[in-house]
Amino acid sequence: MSDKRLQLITTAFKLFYLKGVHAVGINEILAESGIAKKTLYHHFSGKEDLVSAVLAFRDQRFHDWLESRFNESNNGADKVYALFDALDDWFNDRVADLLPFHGCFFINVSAEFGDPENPLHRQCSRHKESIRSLIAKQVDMLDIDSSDQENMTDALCLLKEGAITLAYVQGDRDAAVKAKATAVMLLRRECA
Amino acid sequence: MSDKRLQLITTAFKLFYLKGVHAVGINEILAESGIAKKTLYHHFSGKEDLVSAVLAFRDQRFHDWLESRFNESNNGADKVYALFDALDDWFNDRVADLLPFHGCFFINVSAEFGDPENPLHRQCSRHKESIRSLIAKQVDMLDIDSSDQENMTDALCLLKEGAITLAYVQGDRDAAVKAKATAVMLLRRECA
DNA sequence: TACATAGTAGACAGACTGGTCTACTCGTGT
DNA sequence: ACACGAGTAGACCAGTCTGTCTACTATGTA
Repeated sequence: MSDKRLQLITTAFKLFYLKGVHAVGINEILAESGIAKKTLYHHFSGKEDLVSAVLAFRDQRFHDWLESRFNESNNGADKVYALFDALDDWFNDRVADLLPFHGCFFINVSAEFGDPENPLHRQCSRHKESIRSLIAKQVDMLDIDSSDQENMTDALCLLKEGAITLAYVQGDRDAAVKAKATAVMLLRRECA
Repeated sequence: MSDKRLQLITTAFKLFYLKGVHAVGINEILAESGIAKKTLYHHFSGKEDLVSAVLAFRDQRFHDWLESRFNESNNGADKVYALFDALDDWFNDRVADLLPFHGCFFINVSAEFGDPENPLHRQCSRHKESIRSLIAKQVDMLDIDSSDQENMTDALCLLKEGAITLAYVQGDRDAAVKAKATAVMLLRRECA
């Protein structure tokens, strides 16, 4: 990947994440990155193409980060708790790679491109699906009925999304702790 | 409230909810409603003022709807299930008052006005707080330890927000059913 | 040497933005 | 009889938006 291309993506992400896609113009990204307009249109066919590249970039970053957090954790229920501990670090700005917490970029972009058929909206949906798969892998390793595994994954995803929303809209930095407490109750029930 | 003023608010809401605030210009709202620009600026000091009025309008509509759903339901655990049954109706477009489901308007607006200090963002936060209070009232009536009531309210709010996000970003129309299943497990635990 | 590639700087086009303004109409209350 | 508030229609302003274009530079490779 070209140096300039990457620089455009990271700068665009920073601004989009902070202010929203529609609120940030091409020119602002160019001014901030110090890159010429022609170069941008050399690498991307238009703004939408750039947004798509930014989504792909963030998708990878986020996925890699969460996967590494799972890999670092002990087997068993700790794999599940690792999810909420990771979220807690994210919400409280202890993860440099993800930039200061400003909600979930994919939820935010979905809100701006509301039509479910919109390619950008669909890209956000695929990201959520890929994170769900990652969580499902951890649940598969738990000692619970395989018929309950699907339900457990659903519950964890619901708690995760709920925590992100509470943390962002209401500014509740303890949202991950609360979600973890609920997950603990669910797991105790399953393993009892 | 003036006739024209209300008409502007409902038209603006319809467009904002469908396409996002930034994606809809003043002129589009005027064309759609057939109202003159001067009239808009007679009733509102600017676009932001209109957005604020639209938020207040939706806040009331949503609150009243949910409250009536709670009032219609039986006492006890049914009060809690009523929340998820209501969400299920909303997600599947069985609530004419709320317009076809397009996510939570307040989450969407928060995403567009990301700065937590922004007055519109704060207004969204207050809406979530008011809905939480409504839910807390139902939880207070449950037969569980008062020390656990706070936690139960937190859990229900997490599941609610998670369901809305899943339903919107991923288009999962069964999100409310999944959230309800999780809530059932939590309640059984508490009342066991 | 010759040429393609990736880059800079920035003028420019055309459409659209929120918002102001003038000139006018109509109905109501005093 | 008349003033006033609410409304219409739409021209207009200054600024911003995405995207195109010209003219030029540096670099690496055949």
